[in-house]
Amino acid sequence: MNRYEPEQIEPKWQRVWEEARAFNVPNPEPGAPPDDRHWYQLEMLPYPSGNGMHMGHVLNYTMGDVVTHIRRRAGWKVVRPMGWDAFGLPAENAAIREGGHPREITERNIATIRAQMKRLGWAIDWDREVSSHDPAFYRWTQWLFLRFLEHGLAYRREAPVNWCPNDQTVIADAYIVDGHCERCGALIELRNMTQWFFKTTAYADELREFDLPPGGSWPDRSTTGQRNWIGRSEGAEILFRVEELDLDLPVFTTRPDTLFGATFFVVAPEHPFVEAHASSEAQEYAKHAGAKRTEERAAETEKTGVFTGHYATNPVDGERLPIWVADYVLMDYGTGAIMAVPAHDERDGEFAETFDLPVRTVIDEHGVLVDSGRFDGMLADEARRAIVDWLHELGRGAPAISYRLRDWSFSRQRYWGCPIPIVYCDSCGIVPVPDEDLPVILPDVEDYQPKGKAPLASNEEWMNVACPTCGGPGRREADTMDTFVDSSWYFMRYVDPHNDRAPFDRGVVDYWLPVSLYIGGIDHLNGHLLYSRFFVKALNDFGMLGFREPFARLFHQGWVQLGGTKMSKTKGNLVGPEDFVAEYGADAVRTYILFMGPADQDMEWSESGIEGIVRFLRRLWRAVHEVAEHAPAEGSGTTDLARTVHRTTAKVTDDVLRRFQFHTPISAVMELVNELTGNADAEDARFAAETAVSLVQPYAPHIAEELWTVLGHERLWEHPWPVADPAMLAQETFELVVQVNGKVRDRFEVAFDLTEDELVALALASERVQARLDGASVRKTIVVPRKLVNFVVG
RNA sequence: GCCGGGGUGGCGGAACUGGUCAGACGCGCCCGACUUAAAAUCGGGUGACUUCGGUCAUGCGGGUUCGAGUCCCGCCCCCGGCACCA
Repeated sequence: MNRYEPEQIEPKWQRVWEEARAFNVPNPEPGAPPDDRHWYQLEMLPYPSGNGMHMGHVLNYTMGDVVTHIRRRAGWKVVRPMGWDAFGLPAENAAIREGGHPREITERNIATIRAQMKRLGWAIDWDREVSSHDPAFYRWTQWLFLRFLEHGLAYRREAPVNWCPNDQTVIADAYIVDGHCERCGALIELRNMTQWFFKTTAYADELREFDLPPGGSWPDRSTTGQRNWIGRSEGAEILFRVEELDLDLPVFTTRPDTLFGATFFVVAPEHPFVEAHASSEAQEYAKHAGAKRTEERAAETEKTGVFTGHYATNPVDGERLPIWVADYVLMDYGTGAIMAVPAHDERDGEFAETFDLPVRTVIDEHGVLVDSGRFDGMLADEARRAIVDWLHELGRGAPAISYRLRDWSFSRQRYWGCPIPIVYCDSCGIVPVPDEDLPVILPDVEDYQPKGKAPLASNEEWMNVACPTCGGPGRREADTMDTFVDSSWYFMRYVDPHNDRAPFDRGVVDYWLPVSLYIGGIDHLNGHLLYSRFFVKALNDFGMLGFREPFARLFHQGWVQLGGTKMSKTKGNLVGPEDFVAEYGADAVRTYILFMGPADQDMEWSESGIEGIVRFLRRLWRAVHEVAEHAPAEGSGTTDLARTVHRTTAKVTDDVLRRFQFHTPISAVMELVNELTGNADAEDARFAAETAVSLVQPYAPHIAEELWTVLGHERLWEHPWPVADPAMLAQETFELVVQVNGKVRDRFEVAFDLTEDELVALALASERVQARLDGASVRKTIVVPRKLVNFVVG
């Protein structure tokens, strides 16, 4: 018997699979009969970092690989593509730092990672590889943008946006962590800038619903996480009149039942009312306060504010309320103005205390309205509706819903991204580049260094272009798109990657999508995952596809940590697979990363544990060789060993496919191999060895393929996935547990089909039980069929 | 504060619908075999206490039940998300 040497067998089998095109799955022929047994296995596409992959990637893609293998072999048609989220800041920053073109750096990184992936032996259909920086891809990113523009779901406006002073660009709300840039850690500033937005708020309500296909499911933390982020509040918009200025100020409130308790009125520092009408003192305050970030404002212990010099009239009782400007009111939520009810709102209460403003209670401890005119005595819940109805009749209010979610600003003042296909013309305004002129190719520039405006603006030759409408002089849009635009639709390009007439064919996407199982980090919950859902809903409304959710099932892998923190470049604790693959082999690394613990929980990377997996693989190697030499070719299939085989088969299949639990199957196969070890000549040893190899194949495909040939077979990768025989899962005997007062006093094997009376008789016959009963009377006897007998005495 | 997820040996963890003295599988550790020796490999042991009969053990305190890691109530702690959102 030769030794287990992964470095010998792994490259060999990788070549075999490639030559056999083992994992290339073509799309169905047009007009092919429908089939239900197809599966779209997807993991979040990698960013081609200069550091290559780390163990988090290995976990992510190995999980997808295990599902892919099992589904394939269980007779499903499985598509499992791969590609590159190739645009983005790190490559551009590397180009600035080290010289070279971001494209060269990116493509070099892609080559490195692709080689790492191939070395790990993942079952990927490389024919479908796409990269977001390829003009053949971003042509369609631009094309899709133009569709959003046509439908009014992409627009340009001036708004306060998150500005990263270090990266010199705007970043999205979802990628700010504690007020800092997720990528570089710099403190985010608010800036008023003219930016491109996607109108994600148009789908706020729909995004809160999860319109998943039958069998689909998202983890609770994901659906509730997105719902919290979207933040829907039901209430009313109510108009307060400023008589002396002859204008109305709308407020949004969730508590119209407290309207009679309003004692003052507050506008946000950025509110247009301040600049237009407030006292100079109030304007001074607003200028100062408005520059502060939300986090700074929230951290203030004392409320601050200034009276504007004007009064607003409460529409329910005509009371004149002083209008203050204060920074605890936010311009970008609701209407940027509030009616202040200090008795029933904590913040208003603090403000009233600080500035000695009146407090009026209008709801008593029983939830009943008091001091509220004709609404006195009404329950708050009823009053909410009644007051809004009344105001509606007066034309001073209406039911309204407010969201926390804001539109997605997606223009970036950087070079390495998808150009926005827009031309500005003095006479025609904002002019879309015609479809037939796409792609707008990203040109070269001399200097990528951001200087507060987009580097593309420095390429005069590119910037100056004839207006597509009037032919007059025009200037191109110099901002590029957020990379999350690319990743909002890449999973649809994967299934039709070479289409040069459209981003994808509707029949093809409708066949494969929604994605059957999407695996990726929860850090993208309110970014990528939300944007992708927005894209799919919009594209469905455009008539481009026939579904409304991109991902039927979602799974978030835990973080692979080192030293107690998530692996990341900024932490400097990245561990890649290469050294371990070289030392232990890809199979051991793959199996170990899944064996470490529940895949959805964080795990601490440690090298010591991998030894256990290597020992297991060696034990399997040896056992299989011994079986191949000694075991009878045919077994009866009825031995205890055979039963273990069936039980293990059932467990592995159920754990992975139903429970998404990837570590316990390995334990189960270890137990099987342990039982086989030293019993190579047992009756069903060959059956056990073959099944063990077969079950281990999704985890450790190279050694499995090799051992499969040792057992005299070929092409395990397409060999049907084992199916447990239900008859063999049922047992002929079981271990009867006999308890006295709930404590186990004896246990012994009995036949499976005994009646309850027979079980009780056997239990009573036990000496150990008799010793415990010892004369005491049995008050109650509980029999659980096929499990236990419990005597209650006393 | 609100929402979500957790708390089990020295460590990672198992126990899927309340039912096999809870602790599978692996790591680590201990003992043994092989070896001149070590590594590797193989075999055995490994929750705590114990008067060796047992007793106590799944964050803490109660409860339901013949029986609770699992269900209910009340706490404590940890992790993640949201948060001056009206």
